[in-house]
Amino acid sequence: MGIKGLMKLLADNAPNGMKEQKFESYFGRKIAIDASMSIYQFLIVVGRSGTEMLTNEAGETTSHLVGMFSRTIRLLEAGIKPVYVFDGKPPDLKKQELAKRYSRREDATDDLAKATESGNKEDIEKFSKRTVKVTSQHNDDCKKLLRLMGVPAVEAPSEAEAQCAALCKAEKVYAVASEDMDSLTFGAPKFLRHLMDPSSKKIPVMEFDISKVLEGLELSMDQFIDLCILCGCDYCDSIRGIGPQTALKLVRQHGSMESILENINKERYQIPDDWPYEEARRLFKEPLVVTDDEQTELKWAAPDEEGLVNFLVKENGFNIDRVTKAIEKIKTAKNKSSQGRLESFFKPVSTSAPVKRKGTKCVLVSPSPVTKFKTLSLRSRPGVLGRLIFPSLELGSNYSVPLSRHFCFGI
DNA sequence: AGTCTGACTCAAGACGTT
DNA sequence: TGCTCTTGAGTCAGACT
DNA sequence: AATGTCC
Repeated sequence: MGIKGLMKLLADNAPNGMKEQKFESYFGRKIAIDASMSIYQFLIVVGRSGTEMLTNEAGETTSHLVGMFSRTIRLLEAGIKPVYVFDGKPPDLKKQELAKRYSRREDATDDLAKATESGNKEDIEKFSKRTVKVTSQHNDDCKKLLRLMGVPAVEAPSEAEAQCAALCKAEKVYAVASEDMDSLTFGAPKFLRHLMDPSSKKIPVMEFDISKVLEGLELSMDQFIDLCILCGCDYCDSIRGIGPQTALKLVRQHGSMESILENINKERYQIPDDWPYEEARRLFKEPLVVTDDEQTELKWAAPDEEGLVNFLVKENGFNIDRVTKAIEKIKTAKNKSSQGRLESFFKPVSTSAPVKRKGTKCVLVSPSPVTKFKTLSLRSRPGVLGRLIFPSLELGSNYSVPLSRHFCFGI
């Protein structure tokens, strides 16, 4: 469920923390993506009609493979280097929420059975969507596909969104792409929405910058986390009568959850018994993630052509011509990507300068320092010789060029 | 009158061809 | 041990200020 | 821009 109403709250109260961007402006960028959510969407929408899905000869669903294959190619062709992050075990606090989803799915399964019996086509269509579930088989299939395509995958120990944010904080990726607003609560420095929307929809990519969001809200990160808990998150109930607006007012007024709880009218607002807001806060602030370089080293390798043909064509019934054409796309995309990246060093402004928007703000008078170098990534990584840091003209961001063979920059 | 919550609903891909 | 794992957006009624 | 197909 993410954070209830956070999107609208930010649009109204921190508009400077978000800006529209063109899809093309992410050329050469590494982007972290929550794999489970992508798979779920593919299962719901790709080739599904009623209870029919795309399948291989054995009758196993292949919708997730079709979707992930074409989307990943689309990203690579745009010069984007995706890394998919898979879910681990959900935290205990999320179990109530998951139980709700489980029972909803059971209800939908019953409804679907009834609809099937009476032959109501519309109901079959509606309820079959709600019974969709991502299994470990789907996840394993996609991990295998990505490995064969030469695209990295990361196993999160717990929440994928938290791991995505950690990769971004560690500057292993430029941004996290998701439709889930939790990414911001987990502290992802840069967060993209609508990255995957087709250009035909005319929805621009929306880029959020967490530091500017906090500036706009006039809150610290800790206060922002308390705000999100009050709005309503997956980890604990919200307080009846408090929505986004009141939550923001309360946090601004009192400064912290403790102070709010001391000062609000307990008659008017009933605090649930055993309300685990402290643990929820801890899950957002210090989530279980992997940070060591062994497990988060990201490599984009050449595709395994023979492996792809075996897996997709022989095992899953894909059309061989499509697959071989797709492999060619991957290879040429990688060549373009490695060339274009260097050229783009000298004109990064053209794609990201905020030319649009009421021209009240000028980049040149930005209060924040333009050169914000971070050299943390230099320390003790085996096999890395060094790393050049180039400032870009963009605010607060930089490019980094690894000198190690360990990193394949889009060969 | 206007603000806000909360319960409810829906919708969710990508490509080539016409 | 069993079992698991995605969401926002819009609308509207009704309670509150 | 709508439409059918992908497996």
